[in-house]
Amino acid sequence: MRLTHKQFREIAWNHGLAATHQRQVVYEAVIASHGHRSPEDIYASVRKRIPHISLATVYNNIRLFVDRGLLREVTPHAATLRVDGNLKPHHHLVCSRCKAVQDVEADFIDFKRLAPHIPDGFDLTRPVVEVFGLCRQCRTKTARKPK
Amino acid sequence: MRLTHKQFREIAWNHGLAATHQRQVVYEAVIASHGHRSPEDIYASVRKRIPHISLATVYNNIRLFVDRGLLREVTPHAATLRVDGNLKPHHHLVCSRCKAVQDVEADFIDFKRLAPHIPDGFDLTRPVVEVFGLCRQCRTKTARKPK
DNA sequence: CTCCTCTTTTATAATAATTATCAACCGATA
DNA sequence: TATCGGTTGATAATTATTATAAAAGAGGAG
Repeated sequence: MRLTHKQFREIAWNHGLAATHQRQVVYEAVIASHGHRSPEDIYASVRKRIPHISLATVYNNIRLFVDRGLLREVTPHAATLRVDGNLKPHHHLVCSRCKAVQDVEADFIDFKRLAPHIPDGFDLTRPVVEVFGLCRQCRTKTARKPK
Repeated sequence: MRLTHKQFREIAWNHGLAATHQRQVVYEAVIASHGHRSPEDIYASVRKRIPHISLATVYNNIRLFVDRGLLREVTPHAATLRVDGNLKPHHHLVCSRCKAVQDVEADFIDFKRLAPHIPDGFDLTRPVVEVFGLCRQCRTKTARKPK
């Protein structure tokens, strides 16, 4: 997706960001990617238009976009591996900020409403669901990003 | 949680693994941790009983446990950052194997049944849910771990 | 337009998490 | 006991990401 410089400046300024060329190209690449892509993918795509751009610039801008709310992060868990010894079917309640995980044993998925939206061939035989929100500590604290 | 050597050998052999001492201690540490802990945490805990154990051994065994189904991974997304330009409320359908993410716009959460299980203070005002399963490609392929 | 100030970009170094390597070791079996 | 294949431990390598600092660019005042 391409934007005019004017359009992008509007978006950027609304979020308190200067409208640089690199920033616009990174933003367009993320939007055009239909989300769910990694910084490396974005980098590859942006390089087609700005061959000498630095990977750090892509990271910086993605980070800024997320912080300012232009984008949402799709990596809800802690960056490091977490492992679960509970093999009984259960779901997880995850704090979007501090990434703490709690088990939820309730059965709260309405499959009648979900099923029509599952693409053909996608196997949901034992679905595991993660519900995100803010835990009490994180909701009350203003703290930015507790480890 | 502690197991007798006999108990652990039973578990390990059922999954085609030799029942070594290190392996048992790592396994016990993971189970005792009530899941959701990182390899570093497990490492710290295991070192109390085997001070000279190598971090690689902890990683190796956790990996083995996950591969053989003794444990489940709680880091369902790709290890790297993913970003979403779609800010409209929506949920995600994630392939547990290849980590591909698709949007789902359906409203399939039964809050009546979920609510009683949400701990006090947890903020669900704008819940985001991720539903896991196997996409068509991964279901048909036997391939182990497509990047 | 020009200068000034503040932000951004770039290149690169640093860090963190994880995986790979490989020699030494252990335990089950012959 | 000798053998063999899987396991361990020390360490190097890899991957993803962040920090740093100098050079370049953006936006506003004159």
